[in-house]
Amino acid sequence: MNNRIVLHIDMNAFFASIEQKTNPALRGRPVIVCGNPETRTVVSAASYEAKPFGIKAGMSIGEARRLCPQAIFVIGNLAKYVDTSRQIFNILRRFSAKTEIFSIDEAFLDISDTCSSYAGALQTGQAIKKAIAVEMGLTCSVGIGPNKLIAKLASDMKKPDGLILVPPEQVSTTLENLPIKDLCGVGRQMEKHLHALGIYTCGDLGCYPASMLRQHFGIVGEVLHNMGLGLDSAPVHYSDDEPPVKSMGHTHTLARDTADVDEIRRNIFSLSEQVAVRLRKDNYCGRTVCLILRYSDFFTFSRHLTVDYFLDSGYDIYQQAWKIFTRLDWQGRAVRLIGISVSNLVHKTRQLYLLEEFTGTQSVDRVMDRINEKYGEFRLIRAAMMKSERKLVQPILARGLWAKTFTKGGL
DNA sequence: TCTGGGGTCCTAGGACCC
DNA sequence: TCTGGGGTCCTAGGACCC
Repeated sequence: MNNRIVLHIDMNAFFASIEQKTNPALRGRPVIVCGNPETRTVVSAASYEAKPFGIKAGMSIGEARRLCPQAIFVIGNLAKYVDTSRQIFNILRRFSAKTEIFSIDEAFLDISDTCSSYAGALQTGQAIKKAIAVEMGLTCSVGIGPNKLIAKLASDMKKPDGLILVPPEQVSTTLENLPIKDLCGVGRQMEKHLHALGIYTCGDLGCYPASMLRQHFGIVGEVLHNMGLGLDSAPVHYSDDEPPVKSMGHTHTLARDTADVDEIRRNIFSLSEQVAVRLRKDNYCGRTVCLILRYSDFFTFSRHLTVDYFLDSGYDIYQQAWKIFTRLDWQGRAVRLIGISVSNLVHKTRQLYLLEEFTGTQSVDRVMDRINEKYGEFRLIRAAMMKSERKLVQPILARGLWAKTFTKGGL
């Protein structure tokens, strides 16, 4: 672990930059990427022309519009961003096989094997920036350091289009006056707790006795102490040892809060179907179903239910989720958000497939998957997802199968 | 700030078994 | 059994990340 050289690549205003690249009319103008403004949505990304107005990710659309009335709002296209992201990661892998995909627009590279000096690392950083600019027409910030913690802090120091090196001998001076909230892992709550102890900067954190931090925060205290000293032994996890998926889920904020039990039920069903489609597409099934609810006063909670068999059918997931809902002391409160997730996942091997005995609902699911793959997502849906059964059925496509799902699904 | 959606990890308590 | 302790699983919820 000694003498490592780690790079952190962080794309600049990723979603907004992609939109500006593909649509020249947006260049040089304040662009805000968000969800469908007709739903209750927030800012996903802001271009560098919009940031000076105070636009930040997570901000409500109303607030963003108030701060920057001239902004251009663009509905995000996740598929396009994922595709661009893949191309960028392919470029990065040319520079090091030890590339860890950290998020859609961030990656770590361990170049210790191929690069013996920090001067060489700077050249590599420069070459990466050039390749991404020439091949993708996008800019990024690159941070270089002796570990992931320092590399990530370094990439944050100059945006956009930065290249910052923090060699080991400069770590302590760099951290000295850096606010603790800049550390990855220190959020609002932790910041509050640390402030209460008189810890404001990473320098303060490093000086604070480790035993006291352990006393206050348990195992986390140990990690915090190391962070304060700029120490981080976490390896760069490259593709060969990518961690397995632990859960898959969807949440949805309703257009309007509702206390209509049938509307809630339909949404639970619809979300269950969406999760199931993804599970089957990636060959996963799971044993634990989680229902998440947020009431209109923002009180949010979740309830889990584990069964002793594996689920990947929307109807089966829905049944468990509905069981959870009916057991709640709901009292007719208005619901703002509904979520369904499935955990305790296993990846289906071929063997498991052969052993699996398909139930009626499972075989119907597979036929539905094939039709939806061919004609578009959710062209064919179960009757239970609909408001008024018959009139919304997709014509022709659904004929016959709808009747089948209706009877087999028992709905 | 009328506040999205996708995740992960950690903790703590209770049930259950040996 | 008026019982101790360890291990594992399940559940709920908090905090954090992008």
